[in-house]
Amino acid sequence: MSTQVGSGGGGKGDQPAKRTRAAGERSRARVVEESARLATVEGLEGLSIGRLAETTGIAKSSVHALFGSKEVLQLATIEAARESFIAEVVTPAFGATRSGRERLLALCEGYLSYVERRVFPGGCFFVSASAELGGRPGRVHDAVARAQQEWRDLLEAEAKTAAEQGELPAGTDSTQLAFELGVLLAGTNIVSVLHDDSAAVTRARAAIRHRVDGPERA
Amino acid sequence: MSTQVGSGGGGKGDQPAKRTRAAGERSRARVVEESARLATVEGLEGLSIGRLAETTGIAKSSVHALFGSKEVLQLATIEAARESFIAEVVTPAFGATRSGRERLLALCEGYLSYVERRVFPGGCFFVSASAELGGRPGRVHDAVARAQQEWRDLLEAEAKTAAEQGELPAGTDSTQLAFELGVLLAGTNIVSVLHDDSAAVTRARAAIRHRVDGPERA
DNA sequence: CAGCAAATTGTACGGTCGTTCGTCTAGAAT
DNA sequence: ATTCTAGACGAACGACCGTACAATTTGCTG
Repeated sequence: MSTQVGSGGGGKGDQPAKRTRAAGERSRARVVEESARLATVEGLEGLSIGRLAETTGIAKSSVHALFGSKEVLQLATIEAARESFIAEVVTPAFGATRSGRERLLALCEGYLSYVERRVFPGGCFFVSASAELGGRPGRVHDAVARAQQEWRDLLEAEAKTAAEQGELPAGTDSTQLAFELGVLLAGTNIVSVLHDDSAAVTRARAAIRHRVDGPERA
Repeated sequence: MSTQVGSGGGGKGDQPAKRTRAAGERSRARVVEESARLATVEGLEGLSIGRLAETTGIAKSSVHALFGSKEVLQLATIEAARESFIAEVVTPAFGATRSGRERLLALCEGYLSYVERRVFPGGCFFVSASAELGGRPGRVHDAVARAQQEWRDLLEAEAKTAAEQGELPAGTDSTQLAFELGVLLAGTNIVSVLHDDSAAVTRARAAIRHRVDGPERA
């Protein structure tokens, strides 16, 4: 019955995927990684277990069995995208820069770079997911909303620190500033991807500078 | 064979849909209207001819026949949404306000009101469509990109007029201003829908005022 | 070594998708 | 009155979807 199972199990991957006890975890990671990439193009709802099985070389029934349901796969995909976002955007900004204005700018620049480098082929994962699931109830929507709220809270915390340290123009409302930066970045992602236009990112950089540092700086 | 054709054709709608020569046009309009509403929740790709047939009371095969293919239906849906956008946002701003700064503000306020009133259940049709199709090639992508470019060009034209009339703070780059307003509005739509949060719209209004009129106005 | 549990697989089921086809109806054209 | 044409229909298609299930392989454990 088995057509080519005896030849080596997993097959062509870098790891032979020996049938160790933790093999499941590795397969899950492989599927979820590909899933996050696909979701920014096809959408979280447009994800297909069958297509995921093809591109990862894992049987369709296995992909399903690894997660139990499509919804769980979607939730796992969101978690993977969240970790990727933290690694690509948040951690670099926290590593080399002081808190306050400098870190706030580093977060924004990290985001724009993350969009520019197309870490995900369809741009920011969470902007795609937010637009897709914004109007629908359910656990998947809630997970996306939670991750997005986390991101905006992070921007707000740094803006508040910057304000307290007197690094922002007098009278700056840090909550309002964080809101504006958040929607500016999200909107820029949309325009940048839709028109495949890097000028949008450049314009966003100018807007951020101007908004954070004020009209001076002659 | 015919179960209930003789009773009146269309059936329960407000119009009996008499089999006049323009009946097809009316059916198309009915489908396309429902389609635009559905697309902001299910997505343009998630649209289903079968579901559209159910909610409009038209046979599935008829819905398909009216357009010829799903892609043509999607393009017709985009055109219908564009007309709705013009009627809800653009025309009011052009009717009662002078060109320049006042009209620019009226366009922004019209957009925010259009989002707030949930003219489409999933928020701005074109933000949803842009995020969904941003990373994909094809005629549907191009139609969305064209409509969005039209909208941004409109903002830019009014910003330029306002600048020429000296209604903006000295040294304002009208192209940059139009970009910032466009992405701010799009980002606000996403946040507003995702968290069902009307405070986002309020914050957007404050941001627009501040960005257009400058820091004065004590 | 024997036995258990996790990992993986093939097969199959019911459902929905977009699309095709043949047919019927009824206004428009001749 | 006859022909033409567009609208609307039900039925059926192949494809793909998510899911269910039994079977098999394989590493770990007693």
